[in-house]
Amino acid sequence: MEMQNVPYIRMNGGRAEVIKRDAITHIRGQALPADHETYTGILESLDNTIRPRGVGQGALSNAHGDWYEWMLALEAWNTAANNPDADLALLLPNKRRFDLSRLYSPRICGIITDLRNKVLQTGNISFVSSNPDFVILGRSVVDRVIPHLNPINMLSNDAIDTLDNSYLEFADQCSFEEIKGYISVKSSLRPDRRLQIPHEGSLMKAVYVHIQTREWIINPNGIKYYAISTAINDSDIEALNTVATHSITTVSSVPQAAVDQLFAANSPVEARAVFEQILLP
Amino acid sequence: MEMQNVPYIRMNGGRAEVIKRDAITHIRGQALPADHETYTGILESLDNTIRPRGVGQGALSNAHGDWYEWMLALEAWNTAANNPDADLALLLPNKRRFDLSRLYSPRICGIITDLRNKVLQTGNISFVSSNPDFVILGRSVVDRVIPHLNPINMLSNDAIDTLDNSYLEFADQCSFEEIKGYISVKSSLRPDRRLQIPHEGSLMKAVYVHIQTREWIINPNGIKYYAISTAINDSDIEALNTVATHSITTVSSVPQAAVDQLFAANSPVEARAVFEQILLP
DNA sequence: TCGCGCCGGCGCG
DNA sequence: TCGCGCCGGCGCG
Repeated sequence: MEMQNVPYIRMNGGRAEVIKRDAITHIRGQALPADHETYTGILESLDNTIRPRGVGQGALSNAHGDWYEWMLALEAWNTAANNPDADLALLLPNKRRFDLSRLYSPRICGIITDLRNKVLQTGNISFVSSNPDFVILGRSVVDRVIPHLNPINMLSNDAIDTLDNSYLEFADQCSFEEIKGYISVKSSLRPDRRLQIPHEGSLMKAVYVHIQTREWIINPNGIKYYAISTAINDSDIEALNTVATHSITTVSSVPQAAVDQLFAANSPVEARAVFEQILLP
Repeated sequence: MEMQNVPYIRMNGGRAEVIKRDAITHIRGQALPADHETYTGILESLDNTIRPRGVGQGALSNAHGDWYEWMLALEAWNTAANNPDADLALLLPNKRRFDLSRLYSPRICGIITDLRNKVLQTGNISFVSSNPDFVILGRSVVDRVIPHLNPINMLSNDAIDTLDNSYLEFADQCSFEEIKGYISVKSSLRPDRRLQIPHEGSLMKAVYVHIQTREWIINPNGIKYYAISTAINDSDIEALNTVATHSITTVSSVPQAAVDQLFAANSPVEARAVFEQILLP
């Protein structure tokens, strides 16, 4: 086992812990993922550097999630920076740290709080899903909040902090139509884990329909829910096409998928193609 | 590493594989879980016997799922065997091996197939969830199909085969009211993994409401969805109380939880208390 | 401290 | 063969 100190491993009571942000920036010398690289190849090469230092599989699994999200978030940011009409997909923290409905203006946020309370009072019923990995913000609110979006040219610690924290600037700022959708990201899928995604999509869409009803909005754009992974198969696609159950109880409504589309993105080129499809007007 | 052969490890190209059924029956000498034991204690002692033989954590994680399900299935079986009015909770295989709707009579099964096809045709929309771990069958169909339910007194390979395969006898046999509900079982929970359960519950309940509408059944009992784990906390309970989204779109319907109740069961005594609550009339 | 949301390594048919 | 559904070990605030 390598015993020199490296800045991205922290010893904690005899256990070697990965400092996720420092690991990817230090090992790769702040290099952006290059067009000839694959994301799974990058994850593997980070694993190969780190594993000999006594880091367990659970730590690497945990890190893969953030590393893949950061690499995607970077392409999403640059897509918006390079296209003045593009929407922006931003990373979100977990729901303990930030309640998603706070992105909306206080009026809309209040409707969601009211819905939650009313449903809760009818019998201890809640509205729980994980926070989606990304929110897609309409360009109008982006231009109000971050008028100058500078492209990111290095995967530095500062760049990662920007990708991780910019959502905070949008608190209270979004109108109903300015949250365009969400993206769920998984570096790999399993038949059980993938079902977390339609659960999230189904719930977000039901809340959206509720706001629409309460605000009597006649022809809204709808909310989009996307998913991205490094590799997908037909079973994954079918599972994510599962119906949003609020849309099938009555004959009058058209059945709607919980997840609008699942994309494979295992390289910067593929990621840019995805974001150009879902962020450009 | 222990190198004697044991009958519950299979070498497969240099990798030690656990034969799950043989491991629990052989190591425990077919003993039933005793009232003074905990399920997590039993899992731990099985781990401690098996791990030194070079079996990895992934294999043990996989085995924990089946071992815990078998120990619960045994108590459910005996609850029905010892109470002539009790419903029966039976293990189900995965959805590739058995399409759940086939438990219903062909008429009801046809309605579900029809729903799936119609929704599919409106835009490649599907109805995917994992099969629940258990189905709860009403005593009337149990009495028709297995008139003599013998208690299980040993955790033998034969007993496990009975627990695993008895569902097959109920194919085509259940009326609409004779499938009382489902149970999802997890030996441990995580904030992401637990959300697979409301997804399943929400989907099953939406399908149930659809059948009810199509068959114009005025006051059905409803379908119950339960969950069981060895240990639960308040966040788990709240997450599983998430609303079934089909029930909140219109003002007219009462919001309904996707999962009716989450139970902790870490011993035979606790498991019997759970099954007596949900299986006895 | 612990809640969050991450994901790989399984046994089996 | 591969699809299914299993679950522990994380880094972080």
